[in-house]
Amino acid sequence: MVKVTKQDIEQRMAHFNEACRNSGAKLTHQRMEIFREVAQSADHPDVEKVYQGVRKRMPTVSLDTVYRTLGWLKELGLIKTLGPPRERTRFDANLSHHHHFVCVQCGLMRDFYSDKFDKLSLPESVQSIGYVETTQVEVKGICLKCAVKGKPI
Amino acid sequence: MVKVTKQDIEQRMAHFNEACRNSGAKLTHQRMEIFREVAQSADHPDVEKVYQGVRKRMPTVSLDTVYRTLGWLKELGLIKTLGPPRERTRFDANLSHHHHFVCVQCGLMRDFYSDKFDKLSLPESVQSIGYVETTQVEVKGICLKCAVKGKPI
DNA sequence: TTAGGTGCAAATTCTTTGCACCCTG
DNA sequence: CAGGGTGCAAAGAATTTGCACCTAA
Repeated sequence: MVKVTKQDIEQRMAHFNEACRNSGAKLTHQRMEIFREVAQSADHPDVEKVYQGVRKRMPTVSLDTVYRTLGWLKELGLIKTLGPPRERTRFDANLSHHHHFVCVQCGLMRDFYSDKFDKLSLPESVQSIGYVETTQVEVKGICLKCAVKGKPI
Repeated sequence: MVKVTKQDIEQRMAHFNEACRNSGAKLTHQRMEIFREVAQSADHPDVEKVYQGVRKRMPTVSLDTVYRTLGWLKELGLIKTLGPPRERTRFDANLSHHHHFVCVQCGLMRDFYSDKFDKLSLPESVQSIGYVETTQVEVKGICLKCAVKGKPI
């Protein structure tokens, strides 16, 4: 799937409407347009790009509404963030081929190794996107420490 | 490997010394301590954590030197950055299980699908880190557009 | 000696927040 | 009509930059 199909968008909008209603939040024009902007892009836009896209249809929207709405959509589970959501850049001196485990609770990050993963062959569809240089597996979960502590950080 | 072994650190420091010399840059006390801090941590520290660690041994180091040095180490290829390297948070409305291709040149990001990847079984060593919730493959490379254009963005 | 490196502080950039008005339900 | 939502502007964080002094080579 290179493009987001009309069907996908319809489905996502429907899901949005329902989730919005269930959460008891108001369904405003802004929220709808902001979600639509993310839902219809095959790329994964950053805040600025979403803002510019929404502005075309709704010139008075403010940047901070976009920030707030994206945060809210994330809470509702309607969208996800890529890259360290609300986190800082991290540095890694391990240059050998490895993969990461990241604790979604406390941010702990550990390397692990797997020959099997290193040798993964990618599906052909990837060729239509570009030339592959590296492949890394990112595992998210709860680290042992956080699991013991239960919910709180 | 849970810990970074003494051997690993030695090796990384040696590599650092050599790369530093080859690049014609000066081997300052600050650079050495900053690299050591990243090289010896099994977690992947952010700028602040590196700064705090280095300060213990070198209380006069400044935060911006840490920023500059980490950027320089990255250029030399001695360390890597995790998460949005110099990039903003991105948003994703695709909630089905998918994987990412990211262009290291222009930042383009595309989803791709693979049953095989979805079913990957993790090595046992991961169990000693924590409980897995999701597994995602991140592929880095050059997108077709950038490949055509050659080096420049 | 001397060019590159560092510390400091100010500037940017990205994101969040306080407040008064507006609009959905 | 009421309370949440929005826009604006200002505050906060994170990161970068200009400049004068310092130091490795």
